[in-house]
Amino acid sequence: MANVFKGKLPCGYPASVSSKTPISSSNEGEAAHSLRHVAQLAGVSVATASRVMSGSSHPVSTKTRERVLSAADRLSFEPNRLARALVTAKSQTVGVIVHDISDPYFGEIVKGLEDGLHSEDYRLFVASSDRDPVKELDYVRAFHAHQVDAIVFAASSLTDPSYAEALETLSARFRVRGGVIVVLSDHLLEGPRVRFDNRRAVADMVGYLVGRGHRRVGYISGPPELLVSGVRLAGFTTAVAEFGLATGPEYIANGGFTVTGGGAAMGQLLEDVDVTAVVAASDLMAIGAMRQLLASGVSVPEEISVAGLDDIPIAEYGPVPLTTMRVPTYEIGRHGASILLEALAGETPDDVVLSSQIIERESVATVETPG
Amino acid sequence: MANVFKGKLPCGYPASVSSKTPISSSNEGEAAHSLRHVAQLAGVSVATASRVMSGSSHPVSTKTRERVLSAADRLSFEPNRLARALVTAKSQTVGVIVHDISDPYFGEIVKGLEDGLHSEDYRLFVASSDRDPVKELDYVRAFHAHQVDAIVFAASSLTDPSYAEALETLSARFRVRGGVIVVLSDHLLEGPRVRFDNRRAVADMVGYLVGRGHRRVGYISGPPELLVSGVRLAGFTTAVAEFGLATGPEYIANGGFTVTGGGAAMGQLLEDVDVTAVVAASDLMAIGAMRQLLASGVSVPEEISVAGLDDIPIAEYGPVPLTTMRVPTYEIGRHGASILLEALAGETPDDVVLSSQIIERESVATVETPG
DNA sequence: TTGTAAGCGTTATCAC
DNA sequence: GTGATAACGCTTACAA
Repeated sequence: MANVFKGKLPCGYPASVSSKTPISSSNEGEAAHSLRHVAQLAGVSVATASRVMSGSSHPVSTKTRERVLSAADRLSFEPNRLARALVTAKSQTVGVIVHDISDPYFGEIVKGLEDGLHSEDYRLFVASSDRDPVKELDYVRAFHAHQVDAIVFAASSLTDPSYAEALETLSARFRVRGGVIVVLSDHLLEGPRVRFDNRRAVADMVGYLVGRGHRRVGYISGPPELLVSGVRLAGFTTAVAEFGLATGPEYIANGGFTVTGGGAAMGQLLEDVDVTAVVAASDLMAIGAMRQLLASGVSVPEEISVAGLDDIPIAEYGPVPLTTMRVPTYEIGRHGASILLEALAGETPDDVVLSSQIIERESVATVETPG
Repeated sequence: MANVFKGKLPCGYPASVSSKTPISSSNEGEAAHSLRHVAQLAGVSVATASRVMSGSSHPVSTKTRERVLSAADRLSFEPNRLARALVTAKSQTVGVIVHDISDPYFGEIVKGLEDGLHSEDYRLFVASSDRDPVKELDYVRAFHAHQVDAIVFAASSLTDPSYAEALETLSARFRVRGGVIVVLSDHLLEGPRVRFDNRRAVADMVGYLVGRGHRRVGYISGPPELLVSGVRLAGFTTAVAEFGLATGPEYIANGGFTVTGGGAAMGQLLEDVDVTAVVAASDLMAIGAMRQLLASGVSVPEEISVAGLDDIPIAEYGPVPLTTMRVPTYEIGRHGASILLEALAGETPDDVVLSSQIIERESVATVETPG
């Protein structure tokens, strides 16, 4: 009924010759193979080949299935996921945003994510924002453009106000396109979330120190541009108030989440206040503080106790094995993968709440003569 | 001349009504926008819109360009990179294979890669193989399927023979599709490469020890299933021969590239031989060795010196600040990005050769009374 | 300088 | 159970 036309049709096809049939006779093992090659070799239609290759539920006879499979095998055919994604609107990719992928804290979260996602055939883009609002927004846009099925915020959000607004806009747009957002950090964004109570972790650590007789404890805080820094600091100040400890701004110094920053902050505390213990908002800073103390000739923990937060691998091997609060980074990533998968499946996963745990090592001593 | 047909055309279009014109009148800010929406809003064809959005060199009048740009802006249009990739055969993505992304050694390489690639608008997939041949091959296949423009092998290849063969096949296939392979490790695969001479690094470290008077030095090796372990070990054995040091299989113990493995290996060396120094094939193992030594009551470096390899961040902060050979991981990644970009541009980049450097800290002593 | 439409490699909707 | 073919959103000849 159709092919009554001669010559060129309005849509540009020559009438009786399928332009889909390539001229090349034998192109085995020479270039990239598409479904069409597989179909040809198997002597079936592209549709049928697609059905077997994509694991469609559409019925295909066993015989045909085998022919297609063997053809695909002969050509070592690998379906083009981009093409598939274009029509299914599912790319099987996830983007994760961290502050710095060389930081084991994030490395472990990403590892957890990867372990949970690999078997479900999802691939992971990683992006280090370097805490730069512009860069982070850039990455979010790029992920969107690459049609990731989900974006994971493993990095705490930044406190920059214009960033907040822009991120809200971008994420709303991403969600409109069906994108899922998972949050694994202290963040302004909503979404399926793995919660770790940073506030309480610090407060508990202070409580632990109080239990060991400390009444004058200093705090080395993270960089103010990170939301998590504020949360952890709040844990400290509320605990100080609650326990009625010595207080005042001079008990707090900014260590910027680095070893050297921690050392400098410790030096400052040494000058300003007379403490028996210090809690650092991160292990890295705690190690810096210990080094500073040791270098200044004050013994740890005999004269001053030092407590950290995170329990990174280094913690155990520092100058003095560090007593710290474990943040279950790998588990955060792993559970993140689970709720991500659930959300992608259209479910509404419950938030996961992970608890912390004090790892007692040798950097905290009991004060014999309190006060 | 075309629209003389009535009714359904062979290609399925109703004759006079462009099926490309959607019914919906106002779909602002509601769903994902495509180029078509932008073109419509700007009152131009999709082709023209594409030209301005993709930065094509095809001429477009300033006026039109502005109209398109403002339309895109109004719709906050973000081009679909998947669709673009499908036609251009360039996905602007790169896949990197590491052993474990939570290991800072690889984290830093990935960071270097990312820093070099981000500005060129390439996104990074990361994959941790866990040194599992099956998993690694799986990832390579997946990267291929996702049409990455390049695959970076940051992880040393495995010594498993069937893996070698399979990887050769897969990589050949990937290259046929125009894929670029970059090698940043000791690897069986060829390709643009950043070289770091692991063999020589170890040999130099032994030379350094000899210069400090050591004549009996032990070696803690990496896991035999990694190519790099063999390369580093070769550096040790040739140096031992060259300098005429005490030798024998009992001077070598396998530490598996872990802290605990390093400790166990040290324990074994302690039983089997009488050495004045030990070089470990990685800092992690060196730290384990130091801990084992200290726990056994032997002082470092007074009784036994310990030297590492890598200079990971921990190295400086261990029980005794570790003397080690720096492997410039970040630079490896950074240079990797450069040659990757060159290769992608169709050039044939020269291999980059990076040299090592001894970082003298406190874990190596001079032997006063050489053996 | 602009527009038309073919085509990238899939899946999905129909018809048979 | 199988096959045509429209469609996904884009780029790119080719025409005008």
